[in-house]
Amino acid sequence: MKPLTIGRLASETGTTVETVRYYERAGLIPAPARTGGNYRSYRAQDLERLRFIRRTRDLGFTLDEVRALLEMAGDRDRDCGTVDALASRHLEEIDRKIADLTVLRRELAGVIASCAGGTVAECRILEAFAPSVGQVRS
Amino acid sequence: MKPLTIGRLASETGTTVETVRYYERAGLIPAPARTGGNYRSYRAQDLERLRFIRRTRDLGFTLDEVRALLEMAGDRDRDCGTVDALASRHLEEIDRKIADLTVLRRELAGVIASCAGGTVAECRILEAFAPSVGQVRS
DNA sequence: CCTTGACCCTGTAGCAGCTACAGGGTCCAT
DNA sequence: ATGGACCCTGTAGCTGCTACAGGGTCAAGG
Repeated sequence: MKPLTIGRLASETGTTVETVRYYERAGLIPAPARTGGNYRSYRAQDLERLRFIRRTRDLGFTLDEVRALLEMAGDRDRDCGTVDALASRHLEEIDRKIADLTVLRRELAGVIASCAGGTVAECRILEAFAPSVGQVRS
Repeated sequence: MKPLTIGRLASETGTTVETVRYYERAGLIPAPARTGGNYRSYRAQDLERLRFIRRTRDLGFTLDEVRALLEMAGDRDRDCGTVDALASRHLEEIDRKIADLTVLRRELAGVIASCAGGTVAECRILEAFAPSVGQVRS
């Protein structure tokens, strides 16, 4: 089993070298062994761990949450309710974001629909942005 | 018409003093006149301008986009098509975000639904996060 | 007149989560 | 031996604020 360079590790997990080093600094992956030439040398479990991180990051978990999930994953006998709770909280967060964006989308679409062309002076869009009447000056 | 202090300007527009100063540094609002005691002194049009900024920020435009909108708003004879275009591009962006979050939401909800409790060792959630089989180690 | 407290000033550093250098060293194939 | 692809550390930048520290100003109350 040949050890992985940081470049291979990165490309196998769809990240970049810089990001891997950043994760190391951020304490998400342990500092790996070094070769004679001071190159980082990774093993299969590092690949696993990084994939786990990528997957959870892609699902929108923050680095703090990822750290927590990693810790939970390491403790095989723990009740998985905490994992469920963290994931569920995150799901609610996503729902909130979707709801917020949906409101915003409707509002913006309304503003845009009111535009009938013409010059800026007659523009309904800018009018909708300026809460009271009159030009936005200087 | 009494001039506004930065504190009043901020509270009237639902921002903070720090944010107003930040907008000045960022070139969104012009540097105002100063009083004898070196206090910033704002006028009615600054209030307008700041409200415009807040409104567009609340609609999710970036500071760069807000800067562009402000510039457009200042040129009364310009065709408002550019405004429409910018707003429409932003709407598409929001739609993309909603779509992305919706995909992600479905995926995460699926992962969570698979959890039947038990210990971490049996946890389907963590299993779903770990792309291949086996513990996420050290 | 003096003090107190609310406000204001500048400048700098911090947050998340990377990304992008600069200025070097290493490794491998030709 | 040389070239190019890779690796190293360290630092600064991005967005859009927010949070100090360490001062100055102003108006009201005693």
